[in-house]
Amino acid sequence: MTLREVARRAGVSTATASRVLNDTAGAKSSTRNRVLKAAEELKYSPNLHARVLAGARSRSIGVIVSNIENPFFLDVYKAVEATARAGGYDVILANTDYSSERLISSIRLMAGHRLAGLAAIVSEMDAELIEELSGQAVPVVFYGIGTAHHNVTNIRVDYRSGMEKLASYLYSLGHRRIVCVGHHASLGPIRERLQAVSSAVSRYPDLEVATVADADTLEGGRRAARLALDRHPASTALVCVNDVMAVGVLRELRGRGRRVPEDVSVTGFDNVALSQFAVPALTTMHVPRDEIGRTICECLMSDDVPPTREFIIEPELVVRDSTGPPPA
Amino acid sequence: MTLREVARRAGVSTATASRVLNDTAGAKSSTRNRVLKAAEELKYSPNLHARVLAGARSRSIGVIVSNIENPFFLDVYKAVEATARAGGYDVILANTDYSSERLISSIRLMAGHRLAGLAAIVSEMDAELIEELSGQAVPVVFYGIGTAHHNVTNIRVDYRSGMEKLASYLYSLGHRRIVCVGHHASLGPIRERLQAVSSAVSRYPDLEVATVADADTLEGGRRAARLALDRHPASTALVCVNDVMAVGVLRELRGRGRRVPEDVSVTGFDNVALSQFAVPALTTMHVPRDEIGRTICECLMSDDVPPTREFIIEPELVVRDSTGPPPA
DNA sequence: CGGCAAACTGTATGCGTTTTCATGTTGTGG
DNA sequence: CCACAACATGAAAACGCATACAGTTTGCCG
Repeated sequence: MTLREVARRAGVSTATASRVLNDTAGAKSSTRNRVLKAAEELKYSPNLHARVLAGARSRSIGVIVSNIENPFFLDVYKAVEATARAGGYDVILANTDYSSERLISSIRLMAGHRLAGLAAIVSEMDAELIEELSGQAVPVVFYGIGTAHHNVTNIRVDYRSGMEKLASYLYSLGHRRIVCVGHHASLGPIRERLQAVSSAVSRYPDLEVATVADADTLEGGRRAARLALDRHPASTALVCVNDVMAVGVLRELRGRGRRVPEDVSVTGFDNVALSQFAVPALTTMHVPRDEIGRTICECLMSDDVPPTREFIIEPELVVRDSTGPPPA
Repeated sequence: MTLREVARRAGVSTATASRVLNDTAGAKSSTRNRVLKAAEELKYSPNLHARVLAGARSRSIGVIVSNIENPFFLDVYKAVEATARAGGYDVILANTDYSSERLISSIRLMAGHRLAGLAAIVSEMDAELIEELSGQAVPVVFYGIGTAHHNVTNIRVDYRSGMEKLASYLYSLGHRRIVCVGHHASLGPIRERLQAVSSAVSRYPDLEVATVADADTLEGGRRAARLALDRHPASTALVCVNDVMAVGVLRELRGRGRRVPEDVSVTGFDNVALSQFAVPALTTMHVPRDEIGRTICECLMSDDVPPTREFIIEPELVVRDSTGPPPA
């Protein structure tokens, strides 16, 4: 099962066998076939560790996400994985569950793997860690946080703009009291999302905005809705930080007999598949997760030293059935 | 960034440094501290590849799943990952999307990684591949397929029994025409699930069962419901192979104005979190995904050569709001 | 204080590849 | 038919680490 055995069986040296198996130029087609045949017969699979150690460029890319359970992260991951596989790479996933402890251990893990590239699609990264990663030799791409450097690409969705669109849409429907439903990851893009709402508010002086937060899950959304309803009973719209929480919110509202959108409007964010299957179907902001995943992967797979790059993605409003004018 | 540099900085040999960093017995606490300090200062992270190559036992376990998008697989994966991390292992994930081509390349990939263990939680594995994996030196655990050997553990949910429970529950409610909603993975446990229904039927001669299938997604469930409604308009219950498809089915029924459960009953399988958030909440069979994931991981992490083992899990009926008596 | 065991530390080897460099080997134009 | 290129192949040196084995120090008992 080692290269040596394949080489011996084919009657060549390991050098030649290696060249054949790696499609390196220079190998007579007769020997080539012999080697290929031997490898096949022996069910040879190269030892990745030896390969990397011997100086071959690693063909693994690492992906760290905050919460793989949330379809947003999952969709991005899937797109990364698909793109990677198409390019002959494989991907190593780490999930932090919004815990900075797990984030650190994930980064250590990734470092140990000597990856070709690393994608950090997390919200809880602190400045020090970003700095540390930026100093690495491997290409890094951050989603939503950090800034572009040499070797680090930055992709971000313009949440501010998205939230402003949402706010002005709701305002135009007549809503004046809205509550934002967030989750506990108070750093990074999430806070930005909430701040964006506040800033949108400044344009509309008569708009009142409150905030509640819970876990980034269906159940968390449900609990957050309870809070919102108890603390801000007069509000007419619940703006959720993502679709998953919005579906949880919907569930709680239904349980309490509040009709959506007649009594209260609800919005999500991300336009995850689930949002179309919610009852009622969610009004949300579309974020192109496929494109994000593909872009991430392409940045990490490019052979040449990547230039300092930055991508900004504009989310788009998708109106469905969960929003309407506030009750008279 | 190599062990050598750490050793040099600490004024010891690489052997000593290695021993300290691996908690191997024998190291004076003064030198130990020096090494630890040096490693810290240099932000040293051991090269996993070199480590494995040098003969250390690999601390990675591989997980192959059919469709990571389905929360069933996701939950199992999460449980595996959590257990692995707790034990100092990391996990490498591969997703096949029910494609046997991708399955094969995933297995090759895993082989290259020289893992500590491999979990195959897939339905599309053919006998030849099972055989090949069984022959490997690494411990393997199959979920739902294959049979226990030396070095291979088997975990399966008793779908037959689960489906029988479901069938008799629906029968007792008065349903006589049901249609099973499956997906395209016709091999392995899925087919078993459908067959189980047929076998359950034999007990009730007046029960009619039809079958439709589409993709294992929300949208697939929706399309399958369209098929079911068109082809079998007289049926009073839709038994879905899992919760995700059931939610898709629910959506289509609602779109067509068919009330659940007054006009038609719907059941899922797995008792995924989403099932409680569906409208109406899904009647389903609970499958303990946490326990499955934990068990898988423990089998793979045990140091001693694992005995031939087999686990069979009994799913349990969870009645919610999506089932009721058929219309009169 | 001598000697021996126990505790500690260093040297050197090998893990399975890739890759550089040197050594054949074949082909081609003069 | 010779010489010289272009090509094909092999030998051997890394890569970074763990570990067997040898060597060194320390502590303890007589």
